[in-house]
Amino acid sequence: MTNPGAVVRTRIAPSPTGEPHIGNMYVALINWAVARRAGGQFILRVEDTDRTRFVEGAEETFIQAINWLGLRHDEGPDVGGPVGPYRQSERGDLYREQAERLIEGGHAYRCFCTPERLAEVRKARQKAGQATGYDRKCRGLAADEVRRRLDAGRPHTVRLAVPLQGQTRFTDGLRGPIVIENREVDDQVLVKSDGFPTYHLAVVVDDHLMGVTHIIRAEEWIVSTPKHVLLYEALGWDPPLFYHMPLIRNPDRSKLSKRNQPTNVLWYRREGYLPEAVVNFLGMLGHSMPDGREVFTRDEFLKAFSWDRVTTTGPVFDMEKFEWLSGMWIRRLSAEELARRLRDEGFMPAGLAEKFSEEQVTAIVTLMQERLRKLSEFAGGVGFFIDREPYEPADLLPTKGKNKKPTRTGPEVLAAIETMRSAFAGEETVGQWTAEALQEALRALADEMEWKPRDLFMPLRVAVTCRRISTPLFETMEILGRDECLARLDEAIEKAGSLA
RNA sequence: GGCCCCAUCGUCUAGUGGUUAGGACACGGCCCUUUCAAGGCCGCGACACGGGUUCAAGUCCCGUUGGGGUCACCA
Repeated sequence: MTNPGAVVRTRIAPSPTGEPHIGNMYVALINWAVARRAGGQFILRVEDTDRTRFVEGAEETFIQAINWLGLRHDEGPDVGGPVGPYRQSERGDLYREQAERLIEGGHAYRCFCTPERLAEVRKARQKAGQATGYDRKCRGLAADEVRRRLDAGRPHTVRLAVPLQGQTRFTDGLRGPIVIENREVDDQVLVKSDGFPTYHLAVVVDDHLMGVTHIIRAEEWIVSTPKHVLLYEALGWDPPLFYHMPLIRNPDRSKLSKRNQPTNVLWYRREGYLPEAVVNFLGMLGHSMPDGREVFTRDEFLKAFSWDRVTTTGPVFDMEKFEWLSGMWIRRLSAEELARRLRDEGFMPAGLAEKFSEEQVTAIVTLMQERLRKLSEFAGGVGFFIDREPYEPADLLPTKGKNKKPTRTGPEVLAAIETMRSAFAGEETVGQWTAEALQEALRALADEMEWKPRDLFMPLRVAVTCRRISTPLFETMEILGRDECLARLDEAIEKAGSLA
């Protein structure tokens, strides 16, 4: 793959028309990997030629998104580079120049048809069951007529003069040769009446001028690739290599859309997923590791990436598997690092830092770590550390089986809690307030009382954590401290009094 | 509808002519266990169909079916 001497340049070319799409990140990841593997450059180019769809701030948000994933670009509007500018809106002269060349060479022509006429043509053709393309009315316009209309200031577009016969072929790096009949190709508008180029002109001009060697984009571009190939030929340029990545799908297999699934990659961030998990997940859509590993870092992916291991079938974005992976990544972090991420991403409840030392917070994070699939779940799991929470007296009862039949009566539970309370109060019973000592003492106590440990631990758990599902009991008690635990037991005794 | 792309468990995938078709998520069961998780073990579960080619086809070819994409002065 590495080919010293031959420069490899790839690019991601977002349109600043909305939010950073997860599918774009997927394509960016591959582009990034291909460039990095070859020691080449990964370029960011902003395709902002549609002024009507321009969204303020979208470019910045996109950059924020790829940076979050660690897909650093070497050249782009924010970092500069030798072949700028990197925004298409700032490259108008370059497109105009090439459009002129195309017209002079007979590969393009000016079209004065109005949008209304085009709509009619389309409608009529659709009705007749024909392909809905432009009918090429202006293609044969005499030079003097064109001159006349130009002088009259008639608005016009520039269209590609697609050969009427023959076929255009190109090789897709993933699928092999693709052949399309020229008669299937429309006389695509290259320059809009507002003077801005369309995607098709701009992409070819820019990729050539920027020295892009590998065009890696989504599969939806396959059918328009012949237009681009025709343009390369008409302009006398060598076409680059084309690779069309499969489209990520909704569960119903349609193209991924926010109707079905969040597609804004920053949503995943706000939701508390780790960037490692996102990159890892995208890296296993349509690609597999040689050793079958499913949990891997961005750099491991980079090292292992190979076109040979890329598939062409559109993968479904499986949220379940993604969540599993997210949990795997949370568990891979050190407790300190996890705590840092929770803080940095705004998922650390303020009350925790106020009430506990940094070491204690880290200890709490450790207890939560293997219970988390995303950072946002943290706060909900540790609320009881900060404040006592309401619970029903009946929650104190130990139960068994699926029907949750109580295994002890209310009075029994009340007595048990009282016994535990006095045990905790006396230094001699529980010497050191550590998880280990507590566990030892409680087990001895259970034995003495002839209670099953699990039956005894449930009332204690609820008394201490205010819930039946919680972090490990003894570690939690250690962090909470003796005084707080005693206070909570007092409250439980009060509640248990109401149990029959 | 025309054109183009695609086709292995529900999902992500391994597989490059000879495999009891492997792994992962999810699901079910068991174990571990102070709850919930995490972890371990076991199980369920797929080559869309039909023709070829071949001694041999999930693997190659053709067709059918199915899914997707695309048919803008959007990208």
